[in-house]
Amino acid sequence: MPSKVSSSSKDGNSPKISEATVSRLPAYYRALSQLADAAQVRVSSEELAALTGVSSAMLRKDLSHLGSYGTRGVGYEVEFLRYQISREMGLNHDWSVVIVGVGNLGRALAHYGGFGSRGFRVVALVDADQTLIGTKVKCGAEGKTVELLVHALSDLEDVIKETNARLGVVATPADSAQVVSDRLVKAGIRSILNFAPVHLSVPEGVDVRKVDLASELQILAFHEQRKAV
Amino acid sequence: MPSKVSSSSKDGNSPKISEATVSRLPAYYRALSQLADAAQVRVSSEELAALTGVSSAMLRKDLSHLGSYGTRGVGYEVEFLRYQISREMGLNHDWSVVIVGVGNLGRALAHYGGFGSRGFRVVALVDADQTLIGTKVKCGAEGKTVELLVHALSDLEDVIKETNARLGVVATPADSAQVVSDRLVKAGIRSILNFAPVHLSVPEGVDVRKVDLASELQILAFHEQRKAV
DNA sequence: ACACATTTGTGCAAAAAAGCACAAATCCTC
DNA sequence: GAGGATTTGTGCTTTTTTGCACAAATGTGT
Ligand SMILES: NC(=O)c1ccc[n+]([C@@H]2O[C@H](COP(=O)([O-])OP(=O)(O)OC[C@H]3O[C@@H](n4cnc5c(N)ncnc54)[C@H](O)[C@@H]3O)[C@@H](O)[C@H]2O)c1
Ligand SMILES: NC(=O)c1ccc[n+]([C@@H]2O[C@H](COP(=O)([O-])OP(=O)(O)OC[C@H]3O[C@@H](n4cnc5c(N)ncnc54)[C@H](O)[C@@H]3O)[C@@H](O)[C@H]2O)c1
Repeated sequence: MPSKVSSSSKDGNSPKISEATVSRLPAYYRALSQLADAAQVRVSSEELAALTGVSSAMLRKDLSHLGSYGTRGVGYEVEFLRYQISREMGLNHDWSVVIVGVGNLGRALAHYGGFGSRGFRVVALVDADQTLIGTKVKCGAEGKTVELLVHALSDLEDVIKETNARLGVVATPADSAQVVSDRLVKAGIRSILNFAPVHLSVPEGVDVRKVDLASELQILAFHEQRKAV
Repeated sequence: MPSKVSSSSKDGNSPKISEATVSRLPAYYRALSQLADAAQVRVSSEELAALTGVSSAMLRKDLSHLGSYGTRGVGYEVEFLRYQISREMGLNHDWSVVIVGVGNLGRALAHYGGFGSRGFRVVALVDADQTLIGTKVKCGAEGKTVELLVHALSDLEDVIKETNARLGVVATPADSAQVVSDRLVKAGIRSILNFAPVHLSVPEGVDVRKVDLASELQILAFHEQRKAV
């Protein structure tokens, strides 16, 4: 698991879905979207499991936590199941994302076209570099390109307020990540995706997921080393 | 866990370190490097745990699987522990990485300077786009910049053989990811980092770690939705 | 040399996750 | 409409991971 959620609890009227299950729902959702695009109407747990790389038993148990949306002897309706997952995950409406740090990675994320189709919209870019502030960056792939202005770090709070961003992405160097995170939190952001290779301390109630690409390579290297004859 | 290892087993003369532990070692390694840079000599499990966001008990248990490298009543020697982890993870020598797909993301990865300091060297770039093949791309950050030629997909096997690459990065569109993966495996690559949002099927003995950024956002969105009053 | 404060390493318990196996529900065929 | 073939949903078991608590080992001060 190249990433982790810290904190966040909130007891629920909702029946509580395990973290392991939640982490797999996006893969199911994506496979279902793919099947829907291919105009497939029904899918079995076996087939969907193969597409997502999990066991069919685990898939069924995961889905059973959302509700009983399959039909025994038949399988699941692709569109219906996809809708149920998207509703459960809050993907039926768009999420606004602010990216802090418009370097190699921040720019790649902004350019990326795949977020829009998955319910995310990059609404603001923020950087500390004077030479970047005020410049425009193309956001989104062909079809839906938008040009976004790079805002000054000092405007962070205003930008978040104006755009109503709910998700924050930290793509600054490691040194600045904690400071940026603190300001995001102070501005009301409670969900942060962090690419900087440092642990972010955040108050109770704020979720951080960390994506550490070098760690991923290191984990691969560890296993690779053990494969040597 | 935004990522998973599939397959790979290999019983070991080595004492077997749990997957959960392995996934945390890179964070310990990084924190130790940071402490070493700050010229700190010793560190307690409590302090290192705080830096990496785990409990001190878990940290100690993780480290105990590598050996008994601490001193009771004192703590751990920063440099010594760092060396032990790097040795265990195979970071005492460099790993050669081939990146397939030199688009937004592939280019960002190539430009990134942080891999070199963590034991990875991007040695080859491969793409299918005729307009990209033959062009040069700057690799690594200031100080250690190298220009790499973008090779044709048809040369993949040769490039891997010549550069002795052991790790493969898939940064192509989802459509092509499985095909690319198959060719990497056929060319001898047994460790793949996949950015395309699809599950890759690989033979026994090949490890795949998947980094799915949209999934990460979706998981955040799921929790964010539940926070609403 | 001895009491005392500190901090590791680890046995054991608890919790979470994964896997198994099968009854229950549905569809299809005759 | 009865019987057989599927395929889901789930109780139960096994494995993995996390957390707790404390004995063992070290350093310190007197
Ligand atoms: N590029 C990659 O492939 C890659 C891979 C792994 C990890 N990372 C991590 O992702 C982060 C970004 O990487 P990158 O390659 O885009 O770096 P980069 O240096 O290209 O970009 C960083 C950007 O952040 C801006 N910045 C610096 N301090 C800031 C602050 N306080 N507030 C706002 N913006 C600030 C800089 O002006 C710059 O534009 C780094 O932490 C890096 O370690 C990147
Ligand atoms: N850019 C992001 O921030 C981002 C975020 C999430 C996921 N991803 C995923 O990462 C992958 C790459 O994203 P991107 O934004 O860099 O896409 P991109 O379209 O910018 O780049 C893809 C590159 O792959 C090349 N390519 C296509 N088919 C190929 C083949 N068969 N062999 C070799 N090269 C081939 C293309 O020529 C292109 O250069 C995609 O699967 C995307 O879904 C990217």
